[in-house]
Amino acid sequence: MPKLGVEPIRRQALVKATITEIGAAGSLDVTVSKIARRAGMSSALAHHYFGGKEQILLAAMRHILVLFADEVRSQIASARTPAERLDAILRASFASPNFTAEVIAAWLNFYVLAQANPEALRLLTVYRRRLQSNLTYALRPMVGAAAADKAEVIGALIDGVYIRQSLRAGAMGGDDALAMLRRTVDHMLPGADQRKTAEMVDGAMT
Amino acid sequence: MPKLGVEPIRRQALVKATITEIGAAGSLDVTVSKIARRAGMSSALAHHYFGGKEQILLAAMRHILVLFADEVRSQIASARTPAERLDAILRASFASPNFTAEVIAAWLNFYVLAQANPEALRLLTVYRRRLQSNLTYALRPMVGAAAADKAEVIGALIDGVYIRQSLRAGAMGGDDALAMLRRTVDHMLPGADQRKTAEMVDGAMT
DNA sequence: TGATTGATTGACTCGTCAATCAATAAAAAT
DNA sequence: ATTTTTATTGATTGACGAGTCAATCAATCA
Repeated sequence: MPKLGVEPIRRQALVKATITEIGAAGSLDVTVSKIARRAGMSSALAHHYFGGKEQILLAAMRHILVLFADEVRSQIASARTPAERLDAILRASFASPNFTAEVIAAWLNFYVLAQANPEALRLLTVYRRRLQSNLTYALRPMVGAAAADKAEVIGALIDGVYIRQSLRAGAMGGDDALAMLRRTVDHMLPGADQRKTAEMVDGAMT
Repeated sequence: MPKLGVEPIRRQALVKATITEIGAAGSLDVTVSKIARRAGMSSALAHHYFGGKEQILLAAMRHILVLFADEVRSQIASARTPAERLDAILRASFASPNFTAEVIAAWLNFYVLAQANPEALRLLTVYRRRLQSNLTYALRPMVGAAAADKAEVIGALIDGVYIRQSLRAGAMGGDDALAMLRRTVDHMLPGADQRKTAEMVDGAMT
């Protein structure tokens, strides 16, 4: 093989090109040829490495999910208190490179893909569970038994802001979205203004 | 056909068949032939009445938006207080015939369509604005200047619950969704400070 | 050096689908 | 009764796209 170890590079290039193409087209109606051309190779080679269009799409999806997971992990790493942990998740959700027109369009279309493709559904379910778990873990010390429920609400809210962002017209930027989320989440916590109340409840719970 | 005035019937049948097909396929990759067959006619006739696939899809979209608008209007009609008006909107959002797997799948795909189709984008924008307006109108007497902001949050939350519902696994029913929304909205209203804390502690104990 | 093997592609197949059209049937209008 | 209008479809066309394959090309290894 000429130039050994080209495979991972090609795969990476194809995955990135796929996300770009989906962003440009706004749908999954993206030809393998276009993806391959954007990645600088022939469509035959794309098939050679991935086996088929479906698997290219799934790889792109996994890539985005990993990207998001990494961002969450990185943001959470420096969080000390539950409140900081919660905010870290919000930051990860609305900071680049996640809250980009391209990536948001991809998310939206992955939801569509999950309608017909079991593996895509599985991936999204895993993402959803992990987000729920992270949120609940951060919320429990603050709101106790209500954590799961509130995590569900925040999760839905994040998804909602994402989908609305996909209609660029009248949508807000990542910073605005983050601010809105923070405000709303704040309202859901005990003693919205003073964090003291939160600590009280926290103490009572644990 | 002989039988004059068949056109509206055919159009209606095609629109309903389109929604069903989108629901079944989970995507917009729905052939005109399949739609037409389900509606009991040839694909050529579908083209004859609508001019093309795109316009069939847009007609289906308009149908769903009108359905939703009618439901909201109908629910709001009997509302006396702002709180009732607010609840009416929530009921309209999560009651059949709006909160159906079929219709939800259609919504999701219309968001995708809006990525590429200006008319679809326009329709969704109109829907969004109307929802925002209705929510704000109901909220203003309750929260004053914060109405617009809170309306935005509730709107996003509704969209988020919808999109999550589209992944049937682990999703909640319409009643649960409605209950969750009510609880959340309740927390966003004034007087929630006292009620909230009480509820919190109460919830922690039960 | 020469065999091996991965990398790479152009050309081709096969299927699908949107859109069109010519033809037919039948009610309505004249 | 004949013409017009509306309804309807089977057949066809033209385009496009996924996937395959046989054939190169070049680095590595024995």
